[in-house]
Amino acid sequence: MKITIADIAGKAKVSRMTVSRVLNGNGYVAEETKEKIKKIIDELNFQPNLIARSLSSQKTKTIGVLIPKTEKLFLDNYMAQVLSGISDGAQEKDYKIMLVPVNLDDLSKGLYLNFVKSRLYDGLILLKAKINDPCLPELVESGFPSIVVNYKKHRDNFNFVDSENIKGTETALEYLLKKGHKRIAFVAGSMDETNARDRLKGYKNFLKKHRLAYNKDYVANGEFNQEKAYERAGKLLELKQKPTAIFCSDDYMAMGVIQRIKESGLSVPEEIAVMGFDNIEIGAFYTPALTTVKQPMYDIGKSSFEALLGLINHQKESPVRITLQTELVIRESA
Amino acid sequence: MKITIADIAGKAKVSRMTVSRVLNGNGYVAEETKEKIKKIIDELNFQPNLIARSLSSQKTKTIGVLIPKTEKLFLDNYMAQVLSGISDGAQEKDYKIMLVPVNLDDLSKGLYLNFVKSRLYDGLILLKAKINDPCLPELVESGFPSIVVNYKKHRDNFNFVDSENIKGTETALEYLLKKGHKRIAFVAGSMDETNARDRLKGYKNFLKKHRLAYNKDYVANGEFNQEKAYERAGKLLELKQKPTAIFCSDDYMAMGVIQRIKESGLSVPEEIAVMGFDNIEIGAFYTPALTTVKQPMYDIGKSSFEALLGLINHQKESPVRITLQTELVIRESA
DNA sequence: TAACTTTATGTTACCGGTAACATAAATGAG
DNA sequence: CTCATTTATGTTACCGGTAACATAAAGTTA
Repeated sequence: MKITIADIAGKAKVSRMTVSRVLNGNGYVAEETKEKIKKIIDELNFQPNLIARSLSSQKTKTIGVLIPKTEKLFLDNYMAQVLSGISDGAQEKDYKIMLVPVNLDDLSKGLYLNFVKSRLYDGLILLKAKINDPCLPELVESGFPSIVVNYKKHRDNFNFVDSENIKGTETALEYLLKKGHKRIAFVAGSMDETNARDRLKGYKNFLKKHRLAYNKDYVANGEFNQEKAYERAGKLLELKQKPTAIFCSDDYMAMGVIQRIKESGLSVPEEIAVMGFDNIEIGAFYTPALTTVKQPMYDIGKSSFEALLGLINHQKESPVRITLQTELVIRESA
Repeated sequence: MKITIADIAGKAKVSRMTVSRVLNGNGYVAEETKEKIKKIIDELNFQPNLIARSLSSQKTKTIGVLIPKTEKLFLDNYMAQVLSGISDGAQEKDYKIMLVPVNLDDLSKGLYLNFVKSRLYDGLILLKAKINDPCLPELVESGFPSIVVNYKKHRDNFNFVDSENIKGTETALEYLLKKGHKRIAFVAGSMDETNARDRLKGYKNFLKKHRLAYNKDYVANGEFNQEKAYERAGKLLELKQKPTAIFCSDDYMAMGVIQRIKESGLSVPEEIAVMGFDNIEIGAFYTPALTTVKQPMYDIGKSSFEALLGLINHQKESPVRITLQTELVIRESA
């Protein structure tokens, strides 16, 4: 029932090695022999055992994608798009991807190295890594091919793919300024992610550049979380001097903020303009349609895979540092 | 650098087999020996090579999830929720999942069997399978553990997990009827998926049961696609006798339909009520919030994994046929 | 105390490929 | 024609585990 390379070799009266060469298309094989072997392979519907191949060749043609295990795993459109990019990139190069949910609560040291030692993966892509992730430095030091997505750290030899968070935020805020907004509030993301910090930095840069005062009441700390943003918006609306625009560190937050504003009877964008970041899919369908900063999430995913492949094949060297451009998407909410 | 079971065995002065027993927690090992070995494993940070283990044990502890390769891969909330369920189920039982995008255009016979022969997976879960998928029957015949999600076929030995599409649709339509709607249009999904057919069947059952006439103008054929539904809605609105309610075969379609109605200047639900199916996440945030039939997508995913595991462990027998309940979710759109 | 069962450990072979090296025939260069 | 090179194929060992069977000591039962 189970057909192996030995069966093919037997029928073709050659050694297993010759069959292996035909399968992999390398080494010398006479045209005639090759045809004969191929024909037998077809007849018997032979398919090589990839586990055996991996053990022998020490390559699995599989990459692991580490994802923090939260409830929203795939439900987060950012994640979904990045994953789509990774998946497409992988498929083009005949790589398989394995999703590895990681419980952030037990990031015991050595966890990522254990994934390396399992030998299941030729490389790792890390999504939503935290700034102080204790497992990250040792992974990087080990030299195992890895890419951190949406992460920026120029110290250390971190390989990352990120987008222009700072510049993107600045551009967005300047758009608001041009529309006449001077009282712009900022709803921040989780400060344990570099992109949240960078967006906040963009806000601060913007204020400085345009000589606007930093008003701490206008900065809502938060998480990348719609409900939290909804609450934060409530506080902003209680201020005597309400902001005329609210910039949110991601689109989900923008949706939460808009909902809160609507519920308080104010209109968006007439009374308060709202912007987000990411350009998630539903932003276009939301009411009002979100004005936002588009982050090329799909491309981020695809570039990540390609960079990783470069590292795996030794065509690229650490540190790989890729930054993709953002783009202003103007719709209704601001 | 690379530590193997032999290194551990050497240090502990036992055979490799004894170490293997400790690792797997089976067979007899003296407590004292076990402690000694565990200590050495910890000291050396040993992690077994799972590829080697798989080859030897003929089990990979990995399942393949076959997903039609469309642009919306992860962006579809239905998919996202089902995958979350599968992923959680798998993680609980220490199984890994591999996403296998399948190009529907080259479903050459034998494709799924090739996945089986690759020996990478202990079982397969198929998402969004088409009714006439040529690879499905041979997979089922092979006896390889597999589950088809949201698929219902009582002939053949298909193992499936589905929800009550017919009954769910009937219940939804009866709700509309109770609200006074008699002219109810139906926007159908793709007829090459069993659940789309079942929902249409639910519509027909409903009409028959309540002695309402089947009006073919009120049935829009379609696909599970927001844009297509938008177009279909346009046609329904052109009818002299407009429907007072539109039931859509999924929530994305409902969103498309609502958008079209809004654009024509009519209001939802006052002038036309709209219902969807699935209960995707954004339905609650949409304006108007969607009234819909909740399909337990997460649970469908989780049950699928659990059923598959049952087949893998020979605790369950084919055919596995699981049908989960739906639930009416009443919000604003109807 | 013999016979049986349980506990503890080891031996051997195998899972199904490929890397690395070996061999030999065919081809080409000088 | 000889020697080097290219082409074609084979041999051996190994990747790193586990299954299945073997062995022997310790505990138990009659």
